[in-house]
Amino acid sequence: MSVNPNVAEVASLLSEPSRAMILTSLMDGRFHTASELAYMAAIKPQTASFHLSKLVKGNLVTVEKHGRYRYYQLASREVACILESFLTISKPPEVRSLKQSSQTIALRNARTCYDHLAGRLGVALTESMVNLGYLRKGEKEFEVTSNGERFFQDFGLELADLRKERRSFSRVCLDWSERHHHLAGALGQAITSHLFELNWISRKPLSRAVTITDKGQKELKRYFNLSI
Amino acid sequence: MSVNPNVAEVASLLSEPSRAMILTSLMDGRFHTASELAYMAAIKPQTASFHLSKLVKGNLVTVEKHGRYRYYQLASREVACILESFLTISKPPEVRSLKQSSQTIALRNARTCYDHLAGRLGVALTESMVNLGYLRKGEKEFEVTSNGERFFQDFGLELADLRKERRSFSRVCLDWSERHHHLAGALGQAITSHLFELNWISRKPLSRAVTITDKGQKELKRYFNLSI
DNA sequence: TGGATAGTTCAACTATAATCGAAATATGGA
DNA sequence: TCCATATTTCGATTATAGTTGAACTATCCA
Repeated sequence: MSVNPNVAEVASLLSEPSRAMILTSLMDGRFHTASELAYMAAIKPQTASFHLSKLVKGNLVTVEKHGRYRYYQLASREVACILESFLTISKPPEVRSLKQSSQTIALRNARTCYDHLAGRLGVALTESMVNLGYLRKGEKEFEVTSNGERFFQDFGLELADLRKERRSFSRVCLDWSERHHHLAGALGQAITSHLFELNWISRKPLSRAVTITDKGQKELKRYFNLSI
Repeated sequence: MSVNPNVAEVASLLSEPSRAMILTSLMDGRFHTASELAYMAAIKPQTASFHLSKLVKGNLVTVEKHGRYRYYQLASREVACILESFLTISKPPEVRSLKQSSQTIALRNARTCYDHLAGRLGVALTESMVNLGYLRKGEKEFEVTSNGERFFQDFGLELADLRKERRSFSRVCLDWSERHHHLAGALGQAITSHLFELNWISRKPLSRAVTITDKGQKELKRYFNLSI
């Protein structure tokens, strides 16, 4: 047989190290300019431009032109999802430099996975919410308990609005570094952006790594009984 | 940043057309010998051997040696799952020959997706079960109704045993050709293998395409109100 | 208007990886 | 023991794809 939708074509877009780096850089769910991405992938702008046009043609990435900048972004949540699923079957890379290893540690500690929290922080926060009886873990979704309903309300989240969104409400997402599950979906996203708003966590520049602020240390302990 | 588990390495295994063909051939969930796979990918045995050893090293495929044959198989259900998710974001391939187009039609009509039914038949059968009130469609899982419990019991399936399996019981799987959902998981697998046992469907040689037998035509109409 | 910055296109070079013939190895059966 | 079959290893060839310098376009700002 030779019938085969072009897996190879899509895969070859991910198979080139520079492109893979660009894509994983975009996993933070934010826009990035061409030069930013070139810098992150450690390649010249021409090369990045070459790769980015391939990624756009292949529908993995979208562009928006604003003035002289081009803002690149992952084309869809599906693409992010496939990338994350790739990470779960990939082995961790060999460490080549001290800088790289400290970056790896930062990523393992806490990072955004497209639009929600992952890494040790993501997993620990999810576990806390389960232990405190706010969430119950299911096969593919977390269930919000009645205690949870009250808690999230007090915490400042409008669950009813979140449930209206077309995407999954409280997806279970597999974490490549922790090999555990964490909370994704509309609820995962809402909690994460709320933590940014409250300034309990903040982004590291040029990375999807996240750090916990001093305020965050205190408040996460108080609200989620969490000490990292 | 340059922290990145090797997405590229795994992806490059899928990015080569011959290897992609080998992998999609293995999507039927069965064992295949090296020469069979060489034939299916339309390459010489040496070349297939070269690719297969790469796939084994990359943990996408496993081998078992029996006498002078080597039996190759997808390494895990996860790998099959990732391949299928690739198909959903890939565009269908251009048709290059009459033979290929008739094979494409056969695949679109009915095929196995690792261990359960997909294609028009898979989608239609799933829809029938929903329409007859045996299943209710959820976000990530189908739910078996009380009518469904009775029906599957009568049909010869022991649901209690299926639920004990570690994997998902009734997963929703996205169909690349129909762009619809069909039933996967332990229940999807059990129904499919039961249909093979009953000889309502049979496999086409050297392909994951499936045909409905004459008996199957009649019985699928009777049991599932299905006419294809 | 002109200089600085963001990004792309082009052409040439280079490196890598798929392919296949030839030969080697392993197994089964007569 | 000898031959056929299944598969792998080796070496040479070929094709393709990433990289970069140089030149070009577009936009911003003074």
